[in-house]
Amino acid sequence: MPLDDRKKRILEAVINDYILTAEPIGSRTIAKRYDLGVSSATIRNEMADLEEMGYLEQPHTSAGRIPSDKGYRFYVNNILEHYLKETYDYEFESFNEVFAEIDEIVKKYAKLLSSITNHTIVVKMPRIDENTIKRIQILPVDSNKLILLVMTESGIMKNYLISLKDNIDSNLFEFLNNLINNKMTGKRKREVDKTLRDEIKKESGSAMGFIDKITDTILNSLKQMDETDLYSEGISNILNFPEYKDLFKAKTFFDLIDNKDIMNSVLEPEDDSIEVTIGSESKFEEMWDLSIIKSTYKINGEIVGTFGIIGPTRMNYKRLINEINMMSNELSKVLSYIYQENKR
Amino acid sequence: MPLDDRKKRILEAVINDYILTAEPIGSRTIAKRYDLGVSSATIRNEMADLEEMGYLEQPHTSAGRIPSDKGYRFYVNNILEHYLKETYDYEFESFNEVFAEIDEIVKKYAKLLSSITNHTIVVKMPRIDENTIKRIQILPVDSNKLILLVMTESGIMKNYLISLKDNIDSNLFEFLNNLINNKMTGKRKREVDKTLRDEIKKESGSAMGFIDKITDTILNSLKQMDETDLYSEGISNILNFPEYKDLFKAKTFFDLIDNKDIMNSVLEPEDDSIEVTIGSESKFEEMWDLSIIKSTYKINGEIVGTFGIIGPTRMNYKRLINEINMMSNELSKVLSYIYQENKR
DNA sequence: ATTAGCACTCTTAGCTTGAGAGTGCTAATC
DNA sequence: GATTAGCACTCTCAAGCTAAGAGTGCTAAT
Repeated sequence: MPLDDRKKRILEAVINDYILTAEPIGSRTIAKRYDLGVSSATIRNEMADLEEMGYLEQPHTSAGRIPSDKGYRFYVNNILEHYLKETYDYEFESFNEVFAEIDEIVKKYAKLLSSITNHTIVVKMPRIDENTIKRIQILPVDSNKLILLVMTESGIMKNYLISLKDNIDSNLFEFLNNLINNKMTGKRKREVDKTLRDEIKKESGSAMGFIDKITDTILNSLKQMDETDLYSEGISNILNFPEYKDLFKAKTFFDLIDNKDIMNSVLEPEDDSIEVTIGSESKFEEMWDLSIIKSTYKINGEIVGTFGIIGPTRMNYKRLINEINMMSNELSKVLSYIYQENKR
Repeated sequence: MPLDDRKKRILEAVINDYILTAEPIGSRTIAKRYDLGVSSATIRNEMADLEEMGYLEQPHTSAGRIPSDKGYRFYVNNILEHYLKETYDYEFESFNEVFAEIDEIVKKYAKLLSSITNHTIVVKMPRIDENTIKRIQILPVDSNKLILLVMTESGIMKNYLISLKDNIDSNLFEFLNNLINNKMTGKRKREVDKTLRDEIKKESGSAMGFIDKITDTILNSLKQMDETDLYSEGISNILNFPEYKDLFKAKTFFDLIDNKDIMNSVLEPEDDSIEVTIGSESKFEEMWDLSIIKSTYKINGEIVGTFGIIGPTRMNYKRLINEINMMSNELSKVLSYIYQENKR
């Protein structure tokens, strides 16, 4: 049975008020605050219907109603769409010409979003994994150490210090540098595997034994770059919500945010749009009284990471969806601008 | 008036018990739990004396006593020294040869220390500022972008992406690279200032206008590296302490940890040893019910950053001092090992 | 100098109670 | 038939009260 218009309006009213007050909402409150043209008794009946249909719940008899996960879902899917028509188009004025590492920029945006929304933000940082290697280079530091610098097409940079057992002379170094540069540039990181190593091995000829070791080391360090990088900002914002005045619940929340496995899975982008997961819709029990709104961010059209706003299911979906939308668009734009080739 | 032996033992007993229970300690409890050979009445009198002398305080009449900041200070200075005789000597077994960025290593140790101690750890990350530049290099990315890579004597590495208004040709690039390399290597970062810029300008000759701009950009990005980098780990551990069951207090604590100015000042190393600041000894009002135990960490003898364990004044100074001591020694050793030149 | 004893103080956990908010049902009304 | 007024009933929660418990400080005895 589809919801008639009055039921929709009542559901919306309950959600709106509950988002604000975190208190169960009674029929009289709605009759007073919203001009629905019917008395509280009618609303009372409608609310009983909505509860029976699963959109509302009652914490205990003779308390008001609160929205259920299903109620929020209906709200997000059916009621919210009217408000989300606006598109944001942001024009960049001017740019400084020095850019921090990409991670710093992403963190800055996470911080901004957290302070605007007063929510906890979780971020999957840009990963090097799926990207094409644009530049790979080794640089000598001293006789037995070198820096491995990798930069991908989308602008992610990583550097690692490699310490060698034996000293390396400058001719050999030059040779090695050219070799890995030729072999690895333009490849995706995951393509840089054993086959490639064998190829390098073959070409290195006389210096083989030594080159062999170094190549292994380099491949190793590339593997290290794999580890997903998670970041969070504004965790303590959870304490602003009265439902987290219980210390134990707060502690559980902190532990959840620190749980790399769950966060990683939760932040995995499923499609290109903004996704909302409400309470028990999550496959993780730990998330059942939380909602997350997540959005990807991109460099030149390629998804490089994910942003999420996480908080109690009672969240201001309307406002937050707008804000994450704006923010991820802007971040993508900034990153793309920086890493765009020959832009002028 | 110096404390006689019995008073010392009673003070120690109060502190020990209070660290464990977070409850005011009464005379009877001490008589029962510690075998001092006197009755509770005697202890009662002694405690009254200790209170008058400022080592103990009473939350309200007819409650037990809790240690004052002065009490803790006395404990740390006079009682603890017996326990701190042990020295740790750690031998490294073997090392993998790829090292993550220095920051990652420091963070790993912070995490470890936090999980061992169940306290919040604040860290001043390695700074490039006071260190000699060992290697500075620009690398072309594409026609209008380059990477600036700086490495200091102690092994701190930073890289920045620089985006140029105009394209740069490879001859000019080579020239510029040699120039900044010659001029900046071996200098301390803060010495790389306007004077140097002028020098570079003078030598650049015909290409001057262009080089000028790039040099400015480079100096700018060096300035960016200045910003102190603070890091914290295990913030939520504060919720383990009953004195932070009050949500408002917890929130204040979180804000304090996020306050870069205060944390930066608090973590400024004053001397080479382990420092303990107890409650109101701090110049920051925000720290008055907190204590911090801090220790520096070094690379090849040079201080590069600071570690701090922060928590309620009721902390297990004895255990924590030992643990931060061990940890910072080990970290210094690891870092020095990695960045030691020609170690084999 | 130490200790037993005791009156006194202060806090806190547990209990009771009444106000307030809200429901669901019934009967009257539009 | 849908809406509404009215009312009995339910449940929560804050306020006030009380008694138990922990601890002190003082006095007088050892």
